[in-house]
Amino acid sequence: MDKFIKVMKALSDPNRVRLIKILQKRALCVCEIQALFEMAQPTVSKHMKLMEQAGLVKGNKDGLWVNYTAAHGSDNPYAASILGNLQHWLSDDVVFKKMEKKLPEIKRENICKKS
Amino acid sequence: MDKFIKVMKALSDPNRVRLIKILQKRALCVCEIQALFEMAQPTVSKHMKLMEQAGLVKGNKDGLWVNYTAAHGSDNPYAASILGNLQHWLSDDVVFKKMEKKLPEIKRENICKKS
DNA sequence: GCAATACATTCCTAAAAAAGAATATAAGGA
DNA sequence: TCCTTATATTCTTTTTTAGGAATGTATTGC
Repeated sequence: MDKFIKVMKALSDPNRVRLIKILQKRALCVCEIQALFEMAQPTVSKHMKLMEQAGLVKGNKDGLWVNYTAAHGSDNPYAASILGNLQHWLSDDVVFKKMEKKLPEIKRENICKKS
Repeated sequence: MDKFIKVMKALSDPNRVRLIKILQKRALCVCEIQALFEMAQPTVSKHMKLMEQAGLVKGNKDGLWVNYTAAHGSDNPYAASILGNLQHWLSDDVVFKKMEKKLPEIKRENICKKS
């Protein structure tokens, strides 16, 4: 039950849902997410932690950066199922589509100093 | 997006999840739910309202009673999908199994005065 | 070792959610 | 009509969640 509830809580916020759908398209580091979603850095980090604990995303450390990607759900079957559905669900959400459009402009080199 | 979020929020509480699974077995009125879950009556009513608005349950008025049942999800596709999964998901949850066991004892005649 | 940088954590404040007592509503029976 | 009963709603308090400033940690380059 706990694993299921974790997934539901993680998906109770529109920004987190959109973030997952973006990460299903392309991996992003924290500062790229910060730029795309216009959120403070600690806010992003906390969202990521919550979603990682729910098995929805996975962070891969690469030097100073942490690249987050949508998880494949091997450690949480409920996350796995919903992640599959989210590949097609909500793709017509207006805010998501705007972000999707903006995504090509989001480049680490233009955001971080050390790149 | 709003419909999706409503479903996720409704399913962010273990008792509500268990309640849906119970209602997939058998329809219950508010006072029966109150007895099974040992919650105050207004608490039950509010849970039901929240879930009904998410398209997860449906209340059918019958005189003084309102019989709640799991919805078929025609007005919320996300609810429909998760309701399908919940038919087999979480069936081994200990608390749910206890309630399932207690379910035959839950009879309106033993709870309500006007029956 | 030291400075710079990307990210995480802590701490505090504001907003949202949850629970129940009290009250309101609606339906049935005398 | 009036009383009883099942459910809904309001109101208040407590708990949880969300956001960001400040701070801590870890890695890279000098």
